[in-house]
Amino acid sequence: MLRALRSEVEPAIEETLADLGFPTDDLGIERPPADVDAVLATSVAYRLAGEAGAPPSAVAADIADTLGEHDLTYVGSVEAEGAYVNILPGERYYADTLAAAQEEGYGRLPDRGTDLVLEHTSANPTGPVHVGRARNPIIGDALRRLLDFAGYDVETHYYVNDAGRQIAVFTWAYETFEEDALPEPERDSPEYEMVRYYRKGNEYLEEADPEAVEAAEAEVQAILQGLEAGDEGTYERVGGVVDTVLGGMQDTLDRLPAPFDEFVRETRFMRDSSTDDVVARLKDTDYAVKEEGAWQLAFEDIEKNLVFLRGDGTSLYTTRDLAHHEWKLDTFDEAVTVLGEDHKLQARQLEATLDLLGHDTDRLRTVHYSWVTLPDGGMSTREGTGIDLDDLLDEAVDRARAEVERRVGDRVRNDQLTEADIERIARQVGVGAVRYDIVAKQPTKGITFEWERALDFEAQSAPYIQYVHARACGILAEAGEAGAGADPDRLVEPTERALLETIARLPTVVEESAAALEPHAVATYTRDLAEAFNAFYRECPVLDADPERRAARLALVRAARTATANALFVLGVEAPTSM
RNA sequence: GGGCACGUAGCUCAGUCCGGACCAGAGCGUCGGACUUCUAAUCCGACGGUCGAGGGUUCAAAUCCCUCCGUGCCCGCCA
Repeated sequence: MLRALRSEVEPAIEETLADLGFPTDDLGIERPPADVDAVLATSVAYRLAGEAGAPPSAVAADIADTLGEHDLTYVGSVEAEGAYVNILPGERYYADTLAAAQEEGYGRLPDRGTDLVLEHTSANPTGPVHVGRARNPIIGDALRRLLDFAGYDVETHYYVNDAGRQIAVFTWAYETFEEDALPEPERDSPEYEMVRYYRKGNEYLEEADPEAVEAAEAEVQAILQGLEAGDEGTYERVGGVVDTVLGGMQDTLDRLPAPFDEFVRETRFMRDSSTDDVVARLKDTDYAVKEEGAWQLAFEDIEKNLVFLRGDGTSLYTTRDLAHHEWKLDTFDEAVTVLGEDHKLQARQLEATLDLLGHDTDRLRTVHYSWVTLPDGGMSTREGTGIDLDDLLDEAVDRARAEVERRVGDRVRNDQLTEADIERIARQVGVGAVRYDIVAKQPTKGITFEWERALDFEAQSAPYIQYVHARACGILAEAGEAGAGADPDRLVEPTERALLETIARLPTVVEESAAALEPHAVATYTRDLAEAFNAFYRECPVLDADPERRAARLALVRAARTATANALFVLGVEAPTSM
């Protein structure tokens, strides 16, 4: 409802400023601090004071007077406070918020008619998903939900690296080494079984005697050449390894969950000759140079050249990625990619090159995140260092289960949790806590992984928000979900008003977070919402209130439940009906 | 060496893009308090900060600009 209020207030302020003879290029609209009763404000008077030749407070008073004469649906009053003009909501604002938020899809924005492709994770299919990479699917999946909620038609892609040297090494190793020479797999799952060959192969290439390494390298090269030449047999050999590992990785990602609409293979752009096509066009550009036999682009404002064709005439990962992105831009209206911070330079070069090829690169946006590291260093699939995402999720669920069981004994609420309930809650809380911990932070900040911190179930974590949802569900279950015909005018307590005002912000939060590609802002919002609900919960009994109030408060609880559920949905955190 | 990020209470963070009610907010931890009352995974209170340092712009700077310091990432005819 804040969106509706804002969209009627903005033109009114603009008109007001014009009437008073002021410029209207900056309306100075902002959200007032918590201790101010307004839901919207403008500080424009500061900037106009000089022009008006009057103190800011006098200008603010003028603006408030003129603005107050407008007939605005959702505005109760306009008040000048110092240099600020504060917009206070009217009864209609609360009433419409209460009604809107009880609808199932509250917070969802209208369809924009924009096809957007979201690429995330895209980890090389070499082994188990580890925590160092886990930020990618968690941020990625939150973006999928957020953009979908904000009205985009989102298609999610995992770009599969099935053409690189690592995969060639993997295929060679898988075909070369016997299983009995390998350690026991850490888990009974394909990617854990397969990664042993990958590690063994890399170890061999580093430690075997030079002649043996040379022979092995020749086999690896043969695989790479086979792919480049479009040899079907080679595709099949490599594809078998890739599919097996990817299948296992997908099972892990499903636990988050992080679903994909399509797994786009890199070899696709070699086979359909679009990579050759890109190369041909790049050679024709003014920035193309041939140095030491290799074709490259020499950018004006990027230090490093981009090699797009090797001296031996074969393409590089980057070249194929260019073909990949041309396809994205041809097929979709917008493209968003979630990448690690190590890809920043490449992302810049990619964009510059696409720009060079005549594409509108404003349609392409990238979200970069910093690594999750261990206290004593990074994580690596090849070296087998790091925490597997499966282990983290298992541990999280185990700890959550222990917590649920500990609470069953001194449970105040008179309900019976079955074994299935306990398992459900443990999974929702455990996985939710991991997701929330990661999605609530700005992606650009580095995270050092520590078990205790990642699995803290106290306030400012997923369970804190989930608990609010469970409480709301509990009240509604007790009340039998009745309460139609609620009179919003009965909601006059400060905590009731504050809760409604917070609920009213959800669509704005969705809109702004989606525009900025910042799901963490939704997480910040969920905390405000949970705090507002808890304050209301403390001050306002629902079930024992007199009939009129009870009906109104039940409606408010229902609205809060929907807002909480939907905000959690956007984050990809499940909303338990009981805890 | 160059480029790009990040630096806010003891710890983990929000606020920084778009300067304004910020003499800066949470949570954890510490200390104290609230379950015969709709779920105490909750709530209330106390303690805790020269917003990395310095300079500049501005009526106004955590927020913009510059310099420096610290940390991370990148600088391959790898992916």
